[in-house]
Amino acid sequence: MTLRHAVLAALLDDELSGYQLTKSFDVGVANFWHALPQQLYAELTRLEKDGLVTGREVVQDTRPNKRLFRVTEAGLAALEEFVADAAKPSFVRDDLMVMVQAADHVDVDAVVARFTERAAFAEAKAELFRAMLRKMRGGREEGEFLRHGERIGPYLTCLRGLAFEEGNRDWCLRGAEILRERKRARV
Amino acid sequence: MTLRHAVLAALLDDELSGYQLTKSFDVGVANFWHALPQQLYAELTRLEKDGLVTGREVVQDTRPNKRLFRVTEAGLAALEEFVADAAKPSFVRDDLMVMVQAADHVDVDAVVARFTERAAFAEAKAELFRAMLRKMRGGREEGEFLRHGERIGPYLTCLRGLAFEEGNRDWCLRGAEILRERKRARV
DNA sequence: AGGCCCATGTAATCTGTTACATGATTCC
DNA sequence: GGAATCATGTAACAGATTACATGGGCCT
Repeated sequence: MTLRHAVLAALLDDELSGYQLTKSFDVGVANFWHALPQQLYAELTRLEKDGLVTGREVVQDTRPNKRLFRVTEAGLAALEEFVADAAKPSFVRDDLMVMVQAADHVDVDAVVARFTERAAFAEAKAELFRAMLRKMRGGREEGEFLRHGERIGPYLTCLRGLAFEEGNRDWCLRGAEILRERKRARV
Repeated sequence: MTLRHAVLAALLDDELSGYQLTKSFDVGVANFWHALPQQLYAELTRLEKDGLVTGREVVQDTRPNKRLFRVTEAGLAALEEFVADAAKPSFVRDDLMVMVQAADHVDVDAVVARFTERAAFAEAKAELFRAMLRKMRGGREEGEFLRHGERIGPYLTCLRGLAFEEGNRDWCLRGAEILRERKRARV
């Protein structure tokens, strides 16, 4: 039941369409939750039925019509209830972890290749987060923004995303280097 | 289809029973994949049916009998195929991220409480990882172990787990501090 | 002419979670 | 005496992924 709350949280700042939501919940961009378009459209329908969001039709001539959603009072109350209970323990689902766990029993070059791909992906996502953070800060210094910025929730989640991806990148580069060195030593 | 490979990877070093697997895939301990007992028992049945693992019955008098599983040649081949393809992008599922995203619109004290809980949990898990790493290293220095240790896959995944939890802890402590300070400033 | 973007879904399947069940032994 | 550990599952439900569907406008 977290997708509901993730959608509500995403709609706090702006009215968004289902399509716009699919963009920010996309794997390559998502900074606080990931979901597929089908999930989001279905969840919006449910949220509206339950009165936690309201949608309004926006007629467009050059583009297909769209529905913009915003959070209702009941929606805000649902978020309030959500933060009142302890968060479930987080966990990472990552194929790469499984591959690395098996690293000594499978083709080393393959694992190095996976490390290298992931390092690049992580750095790309990190750069994206850095840009998002710059944009949210505007001209301000980070300390200043954290103290007095009007909206820091998204900034904090973005900081965590950045640290996570930088951690990923460093781990991948180090892992690849270690495996390569061991291979050289063994030959 | 990653649970299969996670189970195979877990069985690379030792023969394990389903019950032992449930211990290492438990939320509080899992360092490279998480799964519930029911999933594991079901997966073991499927893996055995597909010939990727073999089980042997061990009769115990003081404890219920158990079945110990090990990876077959076909199982190893399945892992080899697995690492040959690009890993799916990783993502984190974390309720706390959703809560923090909404931080400016909900009760601040609740979010601070969630941060504090998580910081403690993260530090506990980090300490657990540190102990696992020490145990794997034996007496050796880390650099030495990484160069010449016989089995470094689990060490590398554990390093990632440690860095992740330390990152979590730091982020939570910082986030809690920021929210507290902002509250003080506003009053 | 072909492909991507906008915009919204349905249907089938796969994966994960919650609830329940059993029963002896060991620890406090 | 009660809780935790060992040891293995079944059944029902919730959540996520894959595949498919539609159709005009814009860009190259």
